[in-house]
Amino acid sequence: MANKPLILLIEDELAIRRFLRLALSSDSFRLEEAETGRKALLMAAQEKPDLVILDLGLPDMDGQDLLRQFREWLQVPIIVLSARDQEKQKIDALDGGADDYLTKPFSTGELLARIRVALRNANRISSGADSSTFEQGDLKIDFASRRVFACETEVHLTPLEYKILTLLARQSGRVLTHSFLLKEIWGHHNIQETHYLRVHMANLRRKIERDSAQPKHILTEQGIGYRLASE
Amino acid sequence: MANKPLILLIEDELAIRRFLRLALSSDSFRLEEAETGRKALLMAAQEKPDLVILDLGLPDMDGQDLLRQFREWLQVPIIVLSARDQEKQKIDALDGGADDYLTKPFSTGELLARIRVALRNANRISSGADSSTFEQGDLKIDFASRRVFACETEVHLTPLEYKILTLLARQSGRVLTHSFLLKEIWGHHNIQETHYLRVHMANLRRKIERDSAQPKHILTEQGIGYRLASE
DNA sequence: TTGATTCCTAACTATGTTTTTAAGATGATG
DNA sequence: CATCATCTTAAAAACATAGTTAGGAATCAA
Repeated sequence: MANKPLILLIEDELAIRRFLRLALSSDSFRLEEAETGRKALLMAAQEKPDLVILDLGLPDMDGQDLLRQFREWLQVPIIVLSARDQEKQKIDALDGGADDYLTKPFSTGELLARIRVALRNANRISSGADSSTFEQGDLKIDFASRRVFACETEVHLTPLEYKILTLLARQSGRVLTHSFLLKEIWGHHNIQETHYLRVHMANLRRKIERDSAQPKHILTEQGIGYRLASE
Repeated sequence: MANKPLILLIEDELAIRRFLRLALSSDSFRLEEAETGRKALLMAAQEKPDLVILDLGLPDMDGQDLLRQFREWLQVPIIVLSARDQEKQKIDALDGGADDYLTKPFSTGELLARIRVALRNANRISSGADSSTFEQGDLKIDFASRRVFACETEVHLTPLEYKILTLLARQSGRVLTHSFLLKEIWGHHNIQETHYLRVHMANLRRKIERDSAQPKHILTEQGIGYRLASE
């Protein structure tokens, strides 16, 4: 957030884009616009906005899907706009990672106030940390494109392996317990199956460690869980 | 946030209190209620809620005033309820420190979803900030990564050793009796096996003391127990 | 249907941890 | 200063946890 926060507006209707352009690109914000979900994903990865305003009713993609895709790697606040005032949709969006939900028509004043709230929260959370990529020694994760590099080359991870690795990376340094990992990845039914972890950790290490017998990234805490090296 | 988050509901109308009591005090939340602003301020200070729901239209105090008073010292999210859908009031509340604003009538589902969003944000904030460590002379414990440093290097502790050390560290300076330590670590069956302690204390000292014959950290109180030096 | 991919299963090996045992050191007490 | 209880240390035995590997079921796209 160099100076003015950058807002990414994702909205297909020209009229509303015009309206919001007037309201937002004052002297307090910079504004980028995308008319489609596909373009929005690209722009979010490139421009690293400080906040996203997302209209749920895009023509090319399902809004909930798009929201979910964003939330796999994007940490910044997302304010959802929607023409429909349906309770279920609201709840799904909020639980799917949206920070706020506004039903059209809304006043610019309210939208601006809610943007200020979202940015206020975001500032408290991460002062400056760019979390769309993780880098540690020869290991690099690009969350936006879901790609992982290690030992000077790109490595291919299965969906499960990627999920495990990103869980560890998002809290790198911290020890994640067996039960936490099992619950997050396999659900609470499988909270006992620690051997799932063992085999997948072994596979992950084979892919991202120089010497999987002496792991430098994925460290095990006997009897407790695993931790991704940081620093 | 011990287990279930504690919500403080500030609302004068009995009907709405009843309604929200039903909606909120399910198995996910604990609920405290206050009918007046004065009582609310007292309760918030005493009970340390994880989230506040504040009706702006209280009889004894101006809502905006109350909100401002809360925000002078209260960090937790505040969700504002109001009967009126006035833009100015909304903006004032949001800029005054409220995290969300709901106009009556609203659905319980939406309220619950917005509570989840607020708690989610609050959790991200507090979990990022807690990088709690213990430090005493050349001994350092990082609780998040479960790492221990002594004599200028990282030392590897077994789960048992780590548990013993953190028990001592969390109450450093205080003497922990044999029976207390045995009960905490091995359970009350083994409350007699003081030699367990001796063996593991010896191992711990070998790892974290410069000279285990003259321990500077783990001090023994003959016939009583052990104590971790402080200051 | 085939082939590729991913994930689970299970048996096996390797490594680490805890308990047991026992001998030597220290400190308190009369 | 002799004795007893308490503590330290070391090392082996018993136990628990983690890593490796490969085969086969399930899924999915060509």
